Amino acid sequence: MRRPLPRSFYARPTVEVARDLLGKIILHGEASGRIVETEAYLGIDDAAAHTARGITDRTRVIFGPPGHAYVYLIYGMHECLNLVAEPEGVAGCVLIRAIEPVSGIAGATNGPGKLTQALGITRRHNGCDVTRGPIVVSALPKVEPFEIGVSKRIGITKSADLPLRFYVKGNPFVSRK
DNA sequence: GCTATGATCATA
DNA sequence: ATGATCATAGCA
Repeated sequence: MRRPLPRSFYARPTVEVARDLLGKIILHGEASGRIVETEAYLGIDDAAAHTARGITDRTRVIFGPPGHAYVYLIYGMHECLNLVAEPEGVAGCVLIRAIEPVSGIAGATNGPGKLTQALGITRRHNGCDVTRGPIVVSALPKVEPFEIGVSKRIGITKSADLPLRFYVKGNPFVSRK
């Protein structure tokens, strides 16, 4: 039941991965939740992405093999979880913006900084393989159909008008309507 | 070495 | 609308 999504799932265009991640389950230890909101960050032609200026110590993992976690600290206090997409050598990652609690969740999960807190994910998990653990992403055996909404990304100043945010329409746990 | 800035959130 | 708080990046 909790078989991880294969690496081939992530080795695709970032936008496809971002959209298909909706409805998937992310788990860490006892905690788990259903992904209801994501954002795509492209490697090229995307000034908002951390990879816009190439490989650095921080962005190295995003250029690495797909299916790995990219976790970083923002505003000196919040950790954000991303999943690396695209084949190795190509930059692209998906920010997990909100999850719907499934089990073992304490606290709110309707925001990038909040869900990492609730799942117990920190920068120590940067670079870990999401097809192996300790953080795992898997598909649900049975999926209820849902509508996908698209909008501009939230909280960025560059390339702010691109429609790269995806969310489960009507879900109460998305960070915004 | 120094400084500006940021993929956020809670509070007011 | 603002403040908290610090790692990263760009530059001197």
